[in-house]
Amino acid sequence: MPSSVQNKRIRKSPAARRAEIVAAAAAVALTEGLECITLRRIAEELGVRPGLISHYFPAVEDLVAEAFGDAAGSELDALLPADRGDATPIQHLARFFARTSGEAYDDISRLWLNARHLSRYRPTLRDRVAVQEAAWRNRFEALVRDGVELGEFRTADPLLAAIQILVVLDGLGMLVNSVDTGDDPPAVRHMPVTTAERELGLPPGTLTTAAPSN
Amino acid sequence: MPSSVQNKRIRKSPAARRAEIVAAAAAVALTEGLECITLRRIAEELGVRPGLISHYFPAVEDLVAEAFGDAAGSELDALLPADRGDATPIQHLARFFARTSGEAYDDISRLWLNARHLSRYRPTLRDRVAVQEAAWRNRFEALVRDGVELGEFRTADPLLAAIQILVVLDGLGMLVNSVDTGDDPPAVRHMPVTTAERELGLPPGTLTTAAPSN
DNA sequence: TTGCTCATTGGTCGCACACTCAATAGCATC
DNA sequence: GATGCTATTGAGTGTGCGACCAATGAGCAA
Repeated sequence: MPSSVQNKRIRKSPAARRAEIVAAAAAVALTEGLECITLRRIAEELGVRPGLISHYFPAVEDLVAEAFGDAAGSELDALLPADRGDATPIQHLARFFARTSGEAYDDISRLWLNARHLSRYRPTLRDRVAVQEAAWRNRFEALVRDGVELGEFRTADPLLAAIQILVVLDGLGMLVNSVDTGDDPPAVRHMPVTTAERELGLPPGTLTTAAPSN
Repeated sequence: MPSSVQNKRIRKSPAARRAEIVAAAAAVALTEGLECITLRRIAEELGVRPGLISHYFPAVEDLVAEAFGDAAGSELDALLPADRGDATPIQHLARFFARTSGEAYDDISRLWLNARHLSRYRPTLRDRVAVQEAAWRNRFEALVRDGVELGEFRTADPLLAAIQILVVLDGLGMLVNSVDTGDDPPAVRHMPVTTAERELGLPPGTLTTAAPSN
């Protein structure tokens, strides 16, 4: 009787195998943390030998950076689609905050917290964090700019407004591993929304009541 | 000729040795990070054998938590002295922001970032972080409360205002390990001050121009 | 001076990690 | 069906970690 683990070799194209490895590493990064991305851990995840991971990523640090970039990039696309359909900027922003306020976003908060700390020791990851940070800020800025042009938002500096909102979001994200998660008063949990409404010249409540259709 | 390392035993009282160990660990935590607190590293720092550290801290995790508590507690005392002399709350707050805005505060930002991430895996540290977080919030709240009673500040909820300011400070602290540290626009770097002036009903500029005497 | 206590040492164990490389075998191609 | 390329394995190296413990000796008390 064959055991559940693969003892037969499965040979894949380098591109496919590499993508598979990055995907597995990204999943581990999201659920367990970037420091859990080890040769053994990822190899076990895919049913291959650790040496194979080394073959595709001679330095583990590169895989860690790649995994972070993959996870953060995917989340950004889900959060702020590059191609916004016909929904208004206000609706998109409301959707953004609905998602970032939910418990499902905790994994993303943990990932950013994780990556920002680990950047201290890993230059490759640090660079990748900078890339993703710029991507998030620019995507957010584009949304704000559209809103301004449509007359929905009012701000002199869309990028500055975007950064300020994201900084507040990061500040809350710092608390994600605390023992008393969720114990903070509602006013604290709503800080990102409050900040957005203030910086974008929106009446209070605009971003929490306007539920988008999609 | 005696080498520079101690080969002669020096026997100290448990209390003194323990304090020495915690101090060394706190120093390492501030300069290199909490994950650099290892038996070997701290022992070398003190010129003793690793076994001795184990003797005082059978589980390294306890030393890590203790080191964080020591470092964060000391910094809080320096930042917001429990016993404020005759300086006004505004002066103390201005001093607080002057210090937290300086580059010297980066190590503290790194420490909090480090601790908040590591809390994910280390329950003992998580508890200690919660204790320090409460201490920082309460100390800040006390300052705000005093300011309100003296008519300098205006807020309905001193603790809420304190938390909001600290959250923004944390948000900026997240960026401490970024490649482009300091590249952000002034308006971003001044977010904590701006937040404080807004939440405490102060005219803009109050906290950056009022230089305290001490 | 003697004896005792316990702070301190020195050595060891097991584990997990990244990284290396010659040998092997899947699979496309002819 | 044979051949060649290379993806994949298996086995190994060296490092650093926490934890453990019997032996030692510093310094105090009698």
